[in-house]
Amino acid sequence: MKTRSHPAVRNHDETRRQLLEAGGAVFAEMGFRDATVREICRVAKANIAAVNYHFGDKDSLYLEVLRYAHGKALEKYPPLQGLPESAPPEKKLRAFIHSFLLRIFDKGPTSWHGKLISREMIEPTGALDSLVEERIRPMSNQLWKIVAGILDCPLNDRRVWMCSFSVVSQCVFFHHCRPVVARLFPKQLPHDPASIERLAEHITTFSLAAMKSRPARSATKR
Amino acid sequence: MKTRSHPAVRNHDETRRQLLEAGGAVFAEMGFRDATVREICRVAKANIAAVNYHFGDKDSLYLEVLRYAHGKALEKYPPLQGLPESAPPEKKLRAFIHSFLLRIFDKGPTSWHGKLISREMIEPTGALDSLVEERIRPMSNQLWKIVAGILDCPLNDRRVWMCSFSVVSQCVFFHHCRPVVARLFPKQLPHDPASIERLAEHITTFSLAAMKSRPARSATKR
DNA sequence: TGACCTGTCAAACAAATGTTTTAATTATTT
DNA sequence: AAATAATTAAAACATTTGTTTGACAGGTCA
Repeated sequence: MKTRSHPAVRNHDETRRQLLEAGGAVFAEMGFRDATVREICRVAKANIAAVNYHFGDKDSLYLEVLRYAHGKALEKYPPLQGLPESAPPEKKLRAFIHSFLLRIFDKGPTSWHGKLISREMIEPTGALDSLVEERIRPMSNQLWKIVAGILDCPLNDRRVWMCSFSVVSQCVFFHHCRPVVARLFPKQLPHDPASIERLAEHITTFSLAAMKSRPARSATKR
Repeated sequence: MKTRSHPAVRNHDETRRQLLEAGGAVFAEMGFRDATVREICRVAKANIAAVNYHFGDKDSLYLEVLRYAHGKALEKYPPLQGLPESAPPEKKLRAFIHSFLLRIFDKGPTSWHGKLISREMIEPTGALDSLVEERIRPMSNQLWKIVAGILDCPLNDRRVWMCSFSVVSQCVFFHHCRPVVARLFPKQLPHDPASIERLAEHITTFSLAAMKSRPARSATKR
């Protein structure tokens, strides 16, 4: 089996990649503490010592998994996907909300990306800092512009911040409260594209109605 | 035997209470898995065997801590803030939202109530099942009635579920996203009663405006 | 008082788990 | 082809941690 490039290196990278995939799945499902390297290696079909050999220790593997997941999610859902600059802000808002939900409810190999970030919220590691600056702040700015366009007021108006938060909070709700919602109303959890779109439609109309009512300007600016 | 308020029994209850308090603090700070029985007993100034003696095992202690915390928080901030049953639903909604936020942002000995529940969302333990049924579902039903009153439609209308979720999602947002919000907009995090009340006012008016606009009835009922 | 219950304590136990070690296998180079 | 480096594999190691055990102290009640 003479491979033209570097078989040893190829195996090295392949095992590494499988450990990243398995780590993502197991960390997302079990949490950092409950995820065992034995389980990760079992899923990755690798030896128990593989994690330490390739990543040093469990913590380093976790950091690498976060970067890996972040990269894959960005690749699948680029931040500016399907948002034409010339579109009216109402349409942009609908697209923003819908794509947000699609990311959250995404099935498949990138589905653990959201769960990993959720865990970072509760127990922030150093990775959250760069994650906020690189991924979350750009999206936040994007939403601010849309909301300011709908409210027809300057970006630094307090209502922009307030209403943006109201929109985002509805989007991330199922992100964080899925276990509770699943127990309270099992049938209400969106599961297919149609129900996700219905949910996006509700959040959009709910938020648009609230913003169109032009709430009184708060006393203090930000 | 006939245990009234004799020293032995008093010690029993006292140790038990201290274990609950210590458990709340340690579980909230470290999470269920990372919190060790040894640490809890150290904080409670009790012996290592105390947890097993008084609660059976670590899981049972955790469940009791959750009940204890939620009970204390509800006792301190009742959902309707003493509003009479006859009050208009708009006033009830405002009280519901405000007390919800007060519970979340509460400082002091009951402050870990919020963190505990946040962790349950991300990393559900067996305790979540009973917590949902005993504590959360009643509050959910309460909100449903309020929302149904505002929408002026039957309880099983799909819009009741949808709008209730929109309200709750705004309330729990800072619960879960605090680390991100703290990095994105450090100055926007509510910190005193005045800013909490302003936030409650925004959520209330935002949601009322959305609901008063009477969104079109969805095709399917629940 | 003396049997008896209850709660506390220190020590030990047993299981899980991250990590290391050492040998075997595979690939690359000379 | 032989030597060397790289990767994998199996077992052992060391630590943590929930739990149990058995002794002991304090109080109760016959």
